[in-house]
Amino acid sequence: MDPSVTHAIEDYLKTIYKSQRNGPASTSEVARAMGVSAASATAMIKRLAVMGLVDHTSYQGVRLTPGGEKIALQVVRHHRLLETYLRQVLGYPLDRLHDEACELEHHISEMFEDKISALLGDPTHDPHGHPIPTRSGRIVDVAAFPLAEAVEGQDVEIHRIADEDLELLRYFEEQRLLPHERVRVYSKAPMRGPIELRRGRKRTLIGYDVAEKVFVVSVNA
Amino acid sequence: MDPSVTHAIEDYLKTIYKSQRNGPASTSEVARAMGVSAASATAMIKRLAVMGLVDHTSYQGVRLTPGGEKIALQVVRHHRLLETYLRQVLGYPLDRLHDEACELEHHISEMFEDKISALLGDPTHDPHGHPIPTRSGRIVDVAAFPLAEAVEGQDVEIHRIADEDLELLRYFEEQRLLPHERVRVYSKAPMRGPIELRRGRKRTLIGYDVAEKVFVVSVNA
DNA sequence: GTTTAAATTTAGACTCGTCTAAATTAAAAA
DNA sequence: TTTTTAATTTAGACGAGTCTAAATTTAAAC
Repeated sequence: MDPSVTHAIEDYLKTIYKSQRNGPASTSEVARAMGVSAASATAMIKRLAVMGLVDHTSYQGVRLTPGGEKIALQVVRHHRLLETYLRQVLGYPLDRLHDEACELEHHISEMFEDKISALLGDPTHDPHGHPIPTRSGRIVDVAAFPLAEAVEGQDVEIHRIADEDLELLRYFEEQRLLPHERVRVYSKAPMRGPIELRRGRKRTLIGYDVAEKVFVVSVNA
Repeated sequence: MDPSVTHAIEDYLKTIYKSQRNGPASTSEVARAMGVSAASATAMIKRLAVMGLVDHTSYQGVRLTPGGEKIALQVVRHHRLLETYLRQVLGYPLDRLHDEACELEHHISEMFEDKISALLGDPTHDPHGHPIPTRSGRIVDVAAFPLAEAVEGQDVEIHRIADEDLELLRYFEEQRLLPHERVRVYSKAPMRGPIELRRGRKRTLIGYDVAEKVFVVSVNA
């Protein structure tokens, strides 16, 4: 990580990375995610463009260059390794992982990164089920779909969950609705109604809004 | 730690804490330790005084208030806990502890502090032998003296070593001249000449300059 | 094809922490 | 006691990152 790249720049690049899934990220999207005014986002995007970390055409959104993406992926790697570490080694509750990792991700050295990765056995996914980029910036994503879209009778494995909604994370943890859990969609009420899950002999009712934030993959029964 | 207290403020308070051993810290001392110009140090000291974290009389140096000392001790606690953690859990070499801890000390939460402290068994000293302040800011220091001042035939235990001179730290590590080691001062050459140590059956020659940076306590043979 | 609404950018200002150069004060030397 | 030197402070400026308010552009609605 180029040492002249500041905390703020890293945060913007990470935000743009997450916002540019389909086509360029808009200024307002970036501003909202960063919690700053649109004017501030514009100013920073212009600076990033001068540095060659993003491509920006006025009014047309912003896109990472290969150089910008490389930094963004390193930040994401730090973030997800840290979350995994805080969870598995220090026993953090789910709802405290994100904020701590957000702060630390900009301040750990490559030695720290390597040491914790090795200690954890070079994990490929964080505690929310998100993939951890490799040191060289490779990241593999799995096609998962919202639990809300599963059909009655379907057996699914939880693959990943949203990582920023604290209330939701507390609920996930309490319900053990965590990556690797297997559940059967026992019944679905109409009109975004509750969904009944079976895990072994145990049944769980969850709301539709929650089920939209749990991403699952289908498994053979 | 008051969240409105920035990284820079914490660093200045820590520096002033370490500089004000006998009487107030001078502006130039602070500036040198912080690696900034005297003008910058003056400016920051004035800001700290307005915040009530230091007492400052023009041209007369600076002294921490109780509020400022509390923050300084929390930073020192973070630093030394982190060094202990990096060493004992992640297996860092001695010469990489300080820089990593200096960066991380400003960015860990109280939960992180508590978790690593508990994991380490609430250690009282860091790997260099420096005392770790308690959460409430209590710190106990031991009267140790430089190995260079020990007399021939004296049995001593290494209590603490300097923590910022990288070359020296590499030498300490290579020689296993670490806290808790017991050595006998076998002979001293005159005029700041080398000192011969015995550890068990092993003998070690060390220079006077090194011996001035190793602090020891006398032990009954 | 205009008009309107929303998104975006520009203009101008502010704080923080830094700098250099010049002015001031304290303390040591004469 | 005066002079000289060293430490310290002030003055003024700068870059990073932010803000609000006003101007501009895009795109959607009419």
